[in-house]
Amino acid sequence: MSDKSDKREHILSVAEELFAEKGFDGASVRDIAQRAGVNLAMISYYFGSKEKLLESLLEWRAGYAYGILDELNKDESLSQWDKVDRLVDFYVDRIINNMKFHAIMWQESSARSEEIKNRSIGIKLRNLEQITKIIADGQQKKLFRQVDIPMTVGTIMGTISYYTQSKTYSCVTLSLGEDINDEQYRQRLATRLKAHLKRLLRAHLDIKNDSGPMTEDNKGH
Amino acid sequence: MSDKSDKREHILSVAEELFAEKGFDGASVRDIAQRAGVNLAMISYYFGSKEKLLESLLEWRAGYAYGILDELNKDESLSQWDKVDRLVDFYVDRIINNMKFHAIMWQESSARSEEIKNRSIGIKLRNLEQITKIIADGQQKKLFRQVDIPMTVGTIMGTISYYTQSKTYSCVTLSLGEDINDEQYRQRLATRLKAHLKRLLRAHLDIKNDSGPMTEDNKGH
DNA sequence: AAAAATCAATTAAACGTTTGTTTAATTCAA
DNA sequence: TTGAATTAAACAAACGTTTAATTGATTTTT
Repeated sequence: MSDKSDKREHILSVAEELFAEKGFDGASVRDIAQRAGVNLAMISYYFGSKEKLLESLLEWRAGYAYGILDELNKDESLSQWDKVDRLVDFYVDRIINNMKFHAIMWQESSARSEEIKNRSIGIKLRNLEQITKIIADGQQKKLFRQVDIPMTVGTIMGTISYYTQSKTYSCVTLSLGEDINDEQYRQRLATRLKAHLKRLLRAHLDIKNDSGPMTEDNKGH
Repeated sequence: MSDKSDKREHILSVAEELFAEKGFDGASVRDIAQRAGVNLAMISYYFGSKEKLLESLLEWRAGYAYGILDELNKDESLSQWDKVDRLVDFYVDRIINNMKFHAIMWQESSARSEEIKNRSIGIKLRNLEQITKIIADGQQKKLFRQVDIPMTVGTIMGTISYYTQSKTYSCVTLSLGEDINDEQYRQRLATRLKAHLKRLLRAHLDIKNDSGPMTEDNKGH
């Protein structure tokens, strides 16, 4: 914390923590200032207002995913299945390593301020766009079924989000000790999410699993 | 609104609306009292405090699902696939028709109060229990694959939640008009979610889709 | 049956905190 | 000496909650 922008970023990361812990309204500017070790007035000084602080936070965190997925999309050396697997790896790691930010994104997409609402929806739409490319590619190559792509994206993001909302719930249902080390928790959750999603998507997307001729077991459904 | 408990329930339903719209901290007791058309002090009088109001709300809304799923589980006339389909229908309808409540449940499972946290996690765990029974049954009957059940439950709930968090995002991605009638919106979203989830779960659960002999198309993954 | 007593329901007003923001003074480096 | 960075203090507004007074219906007493 030697630079001016370092201080700004430090405030942002503290705000991220507190917004995720207590929500936007639950975390006070005084909370943030105190935990960041800066004077109360510095937040208005740097960001203008509490709401603009949240806007800055979204902007600060949002930019960093686009490039990676773009490269993945263009990579000719990977099969379509590899791309799906990497996509899963990427999003699971990304969301699990930024749980707090995604908790904010999640709850603030239904926020009161139109500005913030649009910003967080915009981020979601960019994600959708990237994943759509990968799946649509696989469909064109007749490897993937004609699945509902936006819904499939919702399944990927929703599954991950569901398990990153509450550590307590995750630990109970996944039979992890409730007082597990945070690093171990993250790693085990990531492993399990990745395995599940890859298996799920393989079954869901594989054109081989398209509703073929009826057999005794799935007849009539 | 002739009875005392009618008034209590009226306050609860207004609180549900406002908590879902603005979050727990964002919705003030004065907001709730005004929209409910009662005196400010009546909320402390009926519920004790704002926090206990939320507890009452969770209790009020939580109880009503258990019986239905219990019956579904015991119904011998339905095939295992039928049960999964009905399960999807049930949860999609339930969550879509109680979007506001589920928005609260979602964001308050990471709440500050331990009491509220435990209560909303308890509700989630009861859901998990019921769905587990159905899937585990199908596994025993060798109809379903040995999928990760808690993760599969997360996929079901997460997918639905993802699309009920933001009407704006849903309307954009699902190509519905952004100023669509609320009733139509709900119905179309429900239809699409049900179709997607049933197709997804069929592929995911069907033992026929278990990783069989390798073929040219999925070799090496 | 009329009057009195009782108690829950309801109200307006006020309570003390905490909120986000601003001010005006001060520090500190250029 | 200039101007940005930082501070403590104060601001009005909004917050959840409590109080004390009043209403209104039900029950008890006469």
